[in-house]
Amino acid sequence: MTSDSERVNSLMSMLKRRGIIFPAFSIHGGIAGLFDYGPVGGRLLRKVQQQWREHWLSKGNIVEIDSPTITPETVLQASGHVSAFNDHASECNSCSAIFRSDHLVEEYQQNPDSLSGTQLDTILAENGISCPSCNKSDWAESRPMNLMFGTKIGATRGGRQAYMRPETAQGMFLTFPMIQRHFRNRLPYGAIQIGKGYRNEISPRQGMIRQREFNMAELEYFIDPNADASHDFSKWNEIDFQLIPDPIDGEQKPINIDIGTALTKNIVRHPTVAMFMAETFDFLIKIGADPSRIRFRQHESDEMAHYASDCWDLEMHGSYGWIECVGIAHRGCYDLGAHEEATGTKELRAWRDFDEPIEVDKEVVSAIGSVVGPAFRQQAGQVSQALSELETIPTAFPFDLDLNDGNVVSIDDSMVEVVRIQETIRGEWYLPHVVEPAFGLDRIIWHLLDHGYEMTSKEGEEYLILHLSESVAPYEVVVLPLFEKDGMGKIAKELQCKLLAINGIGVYYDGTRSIGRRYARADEIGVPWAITVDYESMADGTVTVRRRDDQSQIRISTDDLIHHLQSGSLASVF
RNA sequence: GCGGACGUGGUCUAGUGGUUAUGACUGUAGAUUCCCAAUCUGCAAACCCGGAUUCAACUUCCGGCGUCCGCACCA
Repeated sequence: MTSDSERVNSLMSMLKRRGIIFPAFSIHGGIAGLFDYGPVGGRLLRKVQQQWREHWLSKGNIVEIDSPTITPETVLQASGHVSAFNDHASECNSCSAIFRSDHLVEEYQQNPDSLSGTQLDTILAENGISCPSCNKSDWAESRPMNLMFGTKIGATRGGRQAYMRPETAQGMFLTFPMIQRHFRNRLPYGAIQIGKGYRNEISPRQGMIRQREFNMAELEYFIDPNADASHDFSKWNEIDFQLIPDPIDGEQKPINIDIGTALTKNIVRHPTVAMFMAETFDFLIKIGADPSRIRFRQHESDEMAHYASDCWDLEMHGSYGWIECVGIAHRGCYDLGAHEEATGTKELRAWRDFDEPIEVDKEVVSAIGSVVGPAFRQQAGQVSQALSELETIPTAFPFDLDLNDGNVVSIDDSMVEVVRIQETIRGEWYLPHVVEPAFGLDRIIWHLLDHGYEMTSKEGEEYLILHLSESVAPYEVVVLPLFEKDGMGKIAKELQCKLLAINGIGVYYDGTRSIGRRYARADEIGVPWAITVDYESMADGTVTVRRRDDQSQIRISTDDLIHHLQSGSLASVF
């Protein structure tokens, strides 16, 4: 039995040795939290991205966009990231422990997030808050710790403050008007984006799990909160998901339950969230994750971002324990609302028709601009506003009108007229709600590697096999000449070219060293199929096909081989 | 960021104030009709970076960077 840390070390060595993943900039000393995907790993990443993309685009009402990673500060102020990612830290002068300042003062202060550094220091001092670690009360000046990478837009002095995006999601919110036009204003619809996100972690640990620059894939699915959101869950009736619900009272206990029932019992609180949990599960199975090592954990109320009404983490189990790999959050109308408020735009709303049009026939008081204007000058706007908000038509003049700013003005009958309004209101503009599944691709890839990595032995020697699903394996096929002579090498290379012509198939050629060694190399990077050209091939055009997972072999004609690779049915010949 | 351990070919490692710096695996050129890391003969490939001490530093000291563990931070 190998321990988790031995397993991690062995896997990491293999990943470096075989050009899958390695620490970036290593010849310059390396930078923690940054990684390269190598010649083999790059293909793996692309294939996972492509599977993810196709999984969602095949739903029919989801489109893909691509946004800049450099993001102006105002955007991230609106989204809340500037304050959320600008936490202050206080260091204890006595024992050097560091804590988040807002956590320290939260008993004494309502909204510690919004405080400045000096305000936090004052509260710490005035209340004599003591260090949780050593109990002394001797704090150094709090320091901001911004988890976003800052930059400036503009090559010369000045320039506009900007950050590398901490998530791709803002791109979907900001392009919402374009997405809405594309779908002819009919919700629900969604947009996906695959790209890099950046977080300037204080201390990245655990290899690929916490990086400073990482591959994200996010989906924003826009829905009408008033519309029926029910989904058909019958497809998942037979699958029990492992759920760890929010502990209303005390302990969090895992339960196994199918997703439809979980929704009926209100464990999962929204049908669209449930639907995305199930779809996310399907995606991970499709790319080869071990279903028994996937679970969903619901955020506790105090852990949940303030705008989210239900939030589930999908966790995958591996050598680092249970790790969050996907977050599925119901974000309400928080994001669109925040950008609307910051910019005043009206473009972030969707239209919904009422079931029954509302007939309006009423009398209202309306200011006569040519009189009110000269009479009240700069107050005129407020006067008009207050008049239009009157609930009853005044009968006697002059009367006193309360303005919103507290002032009172006198209105006489020359200033107003009573207008009869007759109109039909057919619907309204509203802020769509959004459900967001957010995937950390590097974490998922790590777990595919971890789940698929088999350390076994062959004739007393260690033998490594990477059981990757064919849907993500970096290379589908390797072509091997039994020997590189008597024309076998030439035939094998010709076969490689033929196979490469098949859409979506990656094929490499390996002609060095013994055949067993070449099988071993292919097993180690997870190539599902090894094709060997031997003497018989030269005589009758057949080749042997070896299956990675059980090392069994069959012989078929190259025409059959090509046919099966085209239709993805090679497994059926075994 | 704090404390501890560590840093030698692609990978894993041995070791020393003066060495031609171990060994294994991998890779590679060739031999062997060779289907599961066989064997044989060659070849290539390393002391994290900077400073100090010293006639001489891969080795000692200091600083940096990185890795791992614990705390904290983060998800």
